[in-house]
Amino acid sequence: MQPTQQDVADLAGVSRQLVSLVVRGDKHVSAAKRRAVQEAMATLGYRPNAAARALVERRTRTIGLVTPGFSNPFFGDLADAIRVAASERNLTPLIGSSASVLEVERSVIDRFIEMGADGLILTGSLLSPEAILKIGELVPVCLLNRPPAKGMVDAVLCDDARGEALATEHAVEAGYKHIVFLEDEDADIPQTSANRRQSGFLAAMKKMGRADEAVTITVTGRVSEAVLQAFDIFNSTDVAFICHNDQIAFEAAVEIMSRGMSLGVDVGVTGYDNTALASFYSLELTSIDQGLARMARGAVQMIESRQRDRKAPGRSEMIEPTLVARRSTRRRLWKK
Amino acid sequence: MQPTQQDVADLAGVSRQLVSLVVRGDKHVSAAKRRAVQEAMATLGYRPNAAARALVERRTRTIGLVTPGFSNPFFGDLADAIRVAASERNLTPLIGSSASVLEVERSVIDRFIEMGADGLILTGSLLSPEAILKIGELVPVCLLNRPPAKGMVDAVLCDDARGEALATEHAVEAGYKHIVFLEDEDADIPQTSANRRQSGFLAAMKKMGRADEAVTITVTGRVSEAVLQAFDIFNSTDVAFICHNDQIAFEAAVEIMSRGMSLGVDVGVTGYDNTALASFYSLELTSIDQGLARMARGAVQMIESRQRDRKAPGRSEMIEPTLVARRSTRRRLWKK
DNA sequence: CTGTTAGCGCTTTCAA
DNA sequence: TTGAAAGCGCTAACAG
Repeated sequence: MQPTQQDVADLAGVSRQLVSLVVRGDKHVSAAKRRAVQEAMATLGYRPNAAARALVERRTRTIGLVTPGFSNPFFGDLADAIRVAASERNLTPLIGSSASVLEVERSVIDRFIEMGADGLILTGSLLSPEAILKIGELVPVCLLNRPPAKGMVDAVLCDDARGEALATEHAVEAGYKHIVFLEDEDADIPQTSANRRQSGFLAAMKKMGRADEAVTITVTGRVSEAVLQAFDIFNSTDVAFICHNDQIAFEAAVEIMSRGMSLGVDVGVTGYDNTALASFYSLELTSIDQGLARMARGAVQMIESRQRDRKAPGRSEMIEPTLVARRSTRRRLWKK
Repeated sequence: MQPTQQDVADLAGVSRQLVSLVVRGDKHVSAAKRRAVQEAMATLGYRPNAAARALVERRTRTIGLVTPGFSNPFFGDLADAIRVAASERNLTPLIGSSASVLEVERSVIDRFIEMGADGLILTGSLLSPEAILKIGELVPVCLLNRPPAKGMVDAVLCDDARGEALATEHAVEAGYKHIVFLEDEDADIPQTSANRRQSGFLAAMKKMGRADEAVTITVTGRVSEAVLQAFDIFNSTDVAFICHNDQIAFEAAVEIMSRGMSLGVDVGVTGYDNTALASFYSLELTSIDQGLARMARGAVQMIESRQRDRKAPGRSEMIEPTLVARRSTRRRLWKK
């Protein structure tokens, strides 16, 4: 049997509620008593019972993070950023993955709600805007990288269009002759970042007076095929690939290197998310950093402020992405 | 205010405990009443309060998974396997990451215990065997891929030595002249799989009569440097790299391809863990599959059986790894 | 099937 | 500072 506050109180020779005060760090406790209680807690190995506390406090100090899974390392990085941001606010993150299956996502969210999560951070969600609004009525919800429908749901966004525009401009300036956008195949899922990133690519091309040269290839099967397709279209390998994310960029880069071409010098590649993949030594992919730490902090704060005012109109916060230039677009410096 | 069982009971015109029976799926409820209750639950949007239930049942039906993080995709795959295995047993996994920091790991474990996790699955733990045994006294613990110290702690292991022996034999049979083991740099952490994998490599080399040719290189900085170092040692590039995990294999493979050599034909590479990295189309790394689904099921079952008998001696279950041969070691078929 | 009674471990309120 | 009392939402054990 785990020791309870009562056990601690008995051992320390104080009242049970005094123990409660000490546990919660109340200031109105004499130093002597506090020490006695702390000693008793230590010798007994006392741990507060979160369920009991949750029951009476009507909050758990947990927030649920729902991701589509961790096969894309971006979400692993995100989970870690959320962990850090949450612990800064003395919260515990509950981490869940939907495996990109709607039904699983629903059940994960249901479980988080039943467990009494104080808020939910949703990313890569498959839910419809209406479904999300409904959840938002039950519990504070903050969307990550997805604009909220009008309602009591908040969002933290990274300016995807801006990010992809940065990548595009960078690639053009680096001097690649042709520029191709490699789009993710699930770009048809509503409200994903794919559309916004593509529009950033298009806008940048237009701005640089090359609107009619803007080519988008949707990756349906192997990335390598899309790469070859691009070389075919231009009848040239002097191409920079603006990729929807690091994973695609990664496969493109490997394909390029495996064909004996030099990454960066012969062919340019940019990724998105600046994950661990991008910084792999042998690759060194130029990528767009979404500022995960800031996004995570923003999301946690959104949840906290909505806890205070459940009826507030939805707010959103926009984070500025930054370009991280690496070897995969470094043509000039490396050109012999 | 969330609706309670009482609210449901009032609406359905039944007793509160009848609602409880319906929620828990008890059989001794007439169909008519059951339907009435379910309707009332639906219209009210009733959700059971997990904290209240946990308080009285003294169990939460959650199990905590503690990983070092998700930068190694293996742990993402593991988390998903645990999610599946847990839900098969009607359990909810709590997923935690220590970011490979001892102090963080401790606090994650503490939180899981306070939250009343029914058991803990530890993997890549930085804790000492003694510390783990102590935790095992508080809550059922199952170690993953780490042999337990003697005590009331269970383990599910994949036979690392056997796995790396499989990879080694495969590479030798494929006909590469020199065989090198690329060891992870944190091989000095006690009880990690690194030692066991290396011993499997050595055993296989010995068995094949090439014990004195067995070379191990520890990756301290860039993998690419280790690769070049190997070429130097042998003054040849006819080498197969037996890598401690897919990430290292991956970097080695990229380095090889970027030097214009053909992966598989010129140089062999094997990984370990059979993660998503290994099956990337442009790479197709031969790797060792640990049988995550079986490991996850085994771990969940270990937890469940220890819940029943907290004092049982520690048990361990060994999973047989399997070789997944792909292009990165396919010399013969591809040789011109 | 229903009602009653009891209590899980904790916070909260109020009076001493 | 402390003690007493109440109650969070639920399950459990029992008698009807």
